[in-house]
Amino acid sequence: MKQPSTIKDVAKLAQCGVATVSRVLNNTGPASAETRERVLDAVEKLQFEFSEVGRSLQSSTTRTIGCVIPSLANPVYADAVQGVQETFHKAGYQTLLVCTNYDTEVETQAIRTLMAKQVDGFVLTVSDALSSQGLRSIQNREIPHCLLFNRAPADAQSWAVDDYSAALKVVDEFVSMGHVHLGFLALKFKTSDRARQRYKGFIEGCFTNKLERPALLEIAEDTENLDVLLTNFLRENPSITGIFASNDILALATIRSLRTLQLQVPKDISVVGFDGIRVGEMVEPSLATIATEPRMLGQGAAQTVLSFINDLPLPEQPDLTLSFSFRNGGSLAPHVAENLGDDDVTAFPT
Amino acid sequence: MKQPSTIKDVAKLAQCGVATVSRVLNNTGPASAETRERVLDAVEKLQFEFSEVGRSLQSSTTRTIGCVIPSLANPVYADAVQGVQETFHKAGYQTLLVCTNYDTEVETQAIRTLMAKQVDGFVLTVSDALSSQGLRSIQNREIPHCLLFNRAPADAQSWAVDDYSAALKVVDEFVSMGHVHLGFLALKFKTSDRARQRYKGFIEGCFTNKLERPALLEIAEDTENLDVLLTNFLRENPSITGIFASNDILALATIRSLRTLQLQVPKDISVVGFDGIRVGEMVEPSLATIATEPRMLGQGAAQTVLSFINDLPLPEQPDLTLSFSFRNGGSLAPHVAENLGDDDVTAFPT
DNA sequence: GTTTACGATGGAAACGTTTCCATAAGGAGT
DNA sequence: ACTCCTTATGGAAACGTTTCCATCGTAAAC
Repeated sequence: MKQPSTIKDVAKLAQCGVATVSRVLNNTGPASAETRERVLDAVEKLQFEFSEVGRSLQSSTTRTIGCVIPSLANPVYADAVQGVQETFHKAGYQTLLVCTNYDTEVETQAIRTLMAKQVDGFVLTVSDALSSQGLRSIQNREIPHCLLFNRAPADAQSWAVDDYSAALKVVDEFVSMGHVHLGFLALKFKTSDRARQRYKGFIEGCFTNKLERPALLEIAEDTENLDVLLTNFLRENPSITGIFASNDILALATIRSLRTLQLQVPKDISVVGFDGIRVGEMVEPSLATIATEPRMLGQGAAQTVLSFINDLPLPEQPDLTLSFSFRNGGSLAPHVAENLGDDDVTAFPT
Repeated sequence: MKQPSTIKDVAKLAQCGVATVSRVLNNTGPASAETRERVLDAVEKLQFEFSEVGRSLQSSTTRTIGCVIPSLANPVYADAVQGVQETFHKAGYQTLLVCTNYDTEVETQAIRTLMAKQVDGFVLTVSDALSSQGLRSIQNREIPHCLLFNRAPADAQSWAVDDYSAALKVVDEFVSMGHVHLGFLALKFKTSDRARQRYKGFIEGCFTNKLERPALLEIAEDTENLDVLLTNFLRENPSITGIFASNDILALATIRSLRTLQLQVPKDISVVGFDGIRVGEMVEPSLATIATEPRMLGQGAAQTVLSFINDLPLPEQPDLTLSFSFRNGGSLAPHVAENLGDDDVTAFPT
């Protein structure tokens, strides 16, 4: 790996001091036409580029942002990161990305490392905004930051979806379709305050609508045998006619599993997802879901951080009630009373 | 934003020289027990962390890798980045991510900036590996790097899919199902050497199988009206019974469009995709496609770069012929001769 | 008792910038 | 002819590290 040339090399070749080179290249002071010429020539000859490391040391600024998210395998985060990255890029910042895989250990460690690298700001989705050690240390150091997807504690900024209200909305939709017995499918429950909020809202919604407490099926991260889990779940809760999955991927997987279990969606069971990923609209039946705008949230969070950095007024945040919308789809259908004697229990193969 | 404490602060508080602090903290030289104690106390009190910027300047190493890819909106790249990121993370490197949105201008500029930031290596998917200016400058500076998805020019390393052969395979599958008239749907043709390779292979496959030259429908990046484009395309090429889409997202969108056009997949038209994204298996009909392993490719490319950096033998690369596999799916069905007088032309609504 | 060796320590240089300050030259104003 | 700006310039300090080198005890070896 060749050593790139430095400002000293340029100065030597141009027969002037390093200060002059700096001034010429940054247009930050006077310089005679001839000197300027010589410097520019030298730069050309040496293919000189400033080292950002040297600059950072001197300016204690890196034009680099730390972005911490759980995973890119979930298109929601991928989209959000895309938004974050493009917004910062436009502003001349680069993005240092870390995926935690929902591991709080990795999360705090990563944040520590990023702080050591002197990032100028953070955009992050943490496991739990209230207990995140990493978040706390960012706040201690008073580094510009904005949460993403996590609802913010009082003192922080965040761009997020109102998971709780969205879950309430889902219950309403189920109810308006005549469903009475619902189930909730969750992934990464321990490590996602979002999933927990959705569950909480779902329970509350069922309560206010005088439904039974929804059955919960919690799924491990590495589950391969969703079919089996679902079988048992439905056997234990035979009256369920509607399932709310805590994200769209899970919802699609659920629909597929139900299909292999010879259950029809939505005829036998309705399914509603969360996130509103694009493919949800392409499948048949299309996926009823809570539509969100992860890319826009990412852009917003990035813009917020930029505003902090540049001491500008924070960007206008859309009303939380607009952070999501219910998107109807073929996977949710009215629940018709089983008046054919073909009741739920028998509909499910034993 | 509070200024973090430096090694000098620690030295002062511990009443010793900075050299001693450095030695203690890095375990890189002798130190008496008492001194060690005092230093550690001071570190604790000041919450000291080394500044990576200072370190980088001194060591001319940043433990940072530049990762340049077209977009995270495509799950293939998102998965690959996930693999890249996790591999580097395990090795103690962080990843600077840039999405170019298929813009070569952004691509070269981004690479320039990353080089200025003195990244220790690069993993990148460029628009065109043969003409990429950014790639060339990386090679000039002899910075460790590995391509991802791009087939490598002679002097470079790369982890990629054999797009050309994969496309041949797709033709074979179509042919074995009795299809004779095929179409190719491509996105980002100008800015993706991968898409071009797939097209080239597809044409070649059709040629060797004595099929007609496949019809081409090239789609702009921002197309909303796929329905209309498809309508025209099918009107101009009424005999087409099979469509090869240059990626899975496009394939799914195509299937949806065909559905709104009252055409049934696979009964009226078969569709084959490329990439093998997970949701392809969850939809009904499932998507026939070329399955690839973007995550593994990302890991491999990252590992290759690490090997360069550490002067280790390069990791074993799987045989290119194993870089993909055909995954059958419900979207591809045998083409039955229209002996009911219900021929293709009339099957398509006017 | 003198040499030798080693453990502990701090000063200082170097890494690549920017910026403050001093110096010098030249032109304008007296 | 003198001062006084202005322009052009370079030296040097500072940013936060690591590491080389020199110094100083002190214990071991003779």
